[in-house]
Amino acid sequence: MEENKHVTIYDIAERLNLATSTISRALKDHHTISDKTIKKVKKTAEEMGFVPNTLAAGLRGNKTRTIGVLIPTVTQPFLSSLISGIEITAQKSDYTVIIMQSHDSYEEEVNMAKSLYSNRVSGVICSLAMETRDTAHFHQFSNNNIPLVFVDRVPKDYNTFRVVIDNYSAGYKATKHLIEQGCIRIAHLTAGSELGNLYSERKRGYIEALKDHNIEVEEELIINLNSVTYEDGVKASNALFDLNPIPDGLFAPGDILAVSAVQTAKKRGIKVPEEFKVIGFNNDPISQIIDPNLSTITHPAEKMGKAAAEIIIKNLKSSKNDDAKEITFLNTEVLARESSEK
Amino acid sequence: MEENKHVTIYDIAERLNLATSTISRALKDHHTISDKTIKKVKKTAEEMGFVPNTLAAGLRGNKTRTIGVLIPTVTQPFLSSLISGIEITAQKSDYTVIIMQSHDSYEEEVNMAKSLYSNRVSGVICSLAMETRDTAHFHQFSNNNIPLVFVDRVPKDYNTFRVVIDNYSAGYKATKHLIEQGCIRIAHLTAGSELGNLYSERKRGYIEALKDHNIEVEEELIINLNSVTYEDGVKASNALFDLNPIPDGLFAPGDILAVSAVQTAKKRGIKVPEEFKVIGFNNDPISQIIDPNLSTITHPAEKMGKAAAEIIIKNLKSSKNDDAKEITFLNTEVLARESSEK
DNA sequence: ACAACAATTGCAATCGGTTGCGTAAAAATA
DNA sequence: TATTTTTACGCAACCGATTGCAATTGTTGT
Repeated sequence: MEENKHVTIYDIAERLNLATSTISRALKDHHTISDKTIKKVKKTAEEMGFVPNTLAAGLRGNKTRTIGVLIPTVTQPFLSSLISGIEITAQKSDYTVIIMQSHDSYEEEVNMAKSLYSNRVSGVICSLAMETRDTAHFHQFSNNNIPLVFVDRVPKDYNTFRVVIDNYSAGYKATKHLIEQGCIRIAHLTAGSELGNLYSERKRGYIEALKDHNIEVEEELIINLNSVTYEDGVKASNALFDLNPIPDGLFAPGDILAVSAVQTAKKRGIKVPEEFKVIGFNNDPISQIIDPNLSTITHPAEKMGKAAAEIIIKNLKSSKNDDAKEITFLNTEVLARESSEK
Repeated sequence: MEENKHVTIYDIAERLNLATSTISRALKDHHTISDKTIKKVKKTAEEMGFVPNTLAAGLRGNKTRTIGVLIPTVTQPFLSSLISGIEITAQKSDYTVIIMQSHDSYEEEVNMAKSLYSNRVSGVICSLAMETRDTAHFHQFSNNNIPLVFVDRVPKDYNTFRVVIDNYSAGYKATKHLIEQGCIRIAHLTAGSELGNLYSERKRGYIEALKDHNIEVEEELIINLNSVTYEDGVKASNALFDLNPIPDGLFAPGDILAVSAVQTAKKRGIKVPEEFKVIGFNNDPISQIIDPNLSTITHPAEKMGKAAAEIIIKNLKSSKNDDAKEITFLNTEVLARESSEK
């Protein structure tokens, strides 16, 4: 059994009769090292199969060129696209991305945050867990000048970078779209989470849109969900369809919910969009699979990821600690498809 | 601006008038340290906000309790479920998971592998990129006694652990199911990739099933795809529906392909399942969204992830270098739904 | 030929835990 | 009381790359 010990710069130094400092500098094209030596060192490193030990470099320099990503789960289309965007940008600047999932649990989020800090990540991008009520576990980053960017589900009162969409106006747009398609009794599903209150923002947009069009806000058409799942969506939809008369439209703040409504409607013989128009949120893949295709609100996941990563990297470069932590708003659009056709 | 420097064991040692070695041991409940001291150290560490520096520990001990996961992308449902499984198991044993995406590119896979090695991960779980033709970039793990587990898309000739399903028998089962549902002219989509030849295995199962049931294998019913995408699926489906007569069944080795076939069929007025039965593969979420619901083959993603992580952890514990690298086969099942009903 | 300066390379400390070995103090045994 | 054993803790080297500063060699000017 061949047991190649890791090759270090000491091994290279010994082989070439040079100091480790010279090896280290040569590998980074330091200007004080002659071209001849640089070439020789790189060639030998290659031959010997040298791979730098990130741990040693990180320990010494106290910077790891690693971006920690802390999100509820990777299994949601929005979040996996977010990761994709982060990775694309990170890779361009030679940063490594490490991903941790909180599974929407506060406790896990706290643990993972500690773990990221323990790994001395250079920056952190986070979308809060549903359960999260306080943000004390992020102070360790802020206090140590580690750039922190919240994305999508962001705390309201934390002075750091944020990359979001305008959930209020998105909710407004979605509702307005249904109104323009002829709906006059529009239902809405919503969910509670104190910190990253994006659902309440969407709801606020929904209500404003109704008011602006002189449509009465009916409390019985607004259903509060425990969780944004297919099952809860079905339950809520059935409650809506038990009403007499049923609503003629639905703004669901997530495509899964919208899909559950469409399928429940079909099951009960309610025609979408003729009798019941639906608009979802996120533009998940399923929105184009379901029949009828789902109208929805675009959610620029990849762009948000890229923006977040860029903020981190820019901040790391110009390490000036300017306390202007801007909020980046990205655009959303109504994607009108079959489920809301006149 | 509060600039809390990282708290180290030296800081704790100084405060308590103890040696760093004592602090280090106390924090790990070493038996040579008195309970009194342990309690005191832990309390002070907590108070001072001490978080261990993983880099330092990893550098010294040459082990990081980190599992590297190298997969094509996190955006595929199968792979994100795989990650989920890995994480659940890893977390139980207090391992950290770091995820890297190859985006099905050979070059990126090589780079990411190097990066994982550079980060001195304790073990590696990998599903090969489509492009990958050789596996030399994994030698660095094998040669240094870092446990390596391939999952799903695995190389055939590499002596290491593998966690897979029996693609041959899955293909056989899928095809047999269609035959039992009355199909006699079953089409098949397939794709090439030399190393992780799971499509060719599924195709082999398809062919064997046909033969066993005395059905002629017609080359024109087998379409070779460049990529397993919705677009290519549509193209292939159209080619099949241009045939006269059209096939009466399709075994698609992926749910996206199956969905594209179903939707293309609907567009052309071909009734599913009456005129054309379909079975997919993977049991992706979309398989339950599409109408008619898709029959499919289960692919135990989460279980595979758990199994892979367990192998890594077990191997790390009993660091005995037994060269018996077993292959773990997990079960698949036919999930009969509407798209293949009689 | 010699000072002045530039171009290269080496020395050694450093980052923060970990661990083998040594030692002092306390407890047990003779 | 003297001696062995146990308990509890300290000393210092170590992991591998980085970097300020010193030292060496080479080049240019006069």
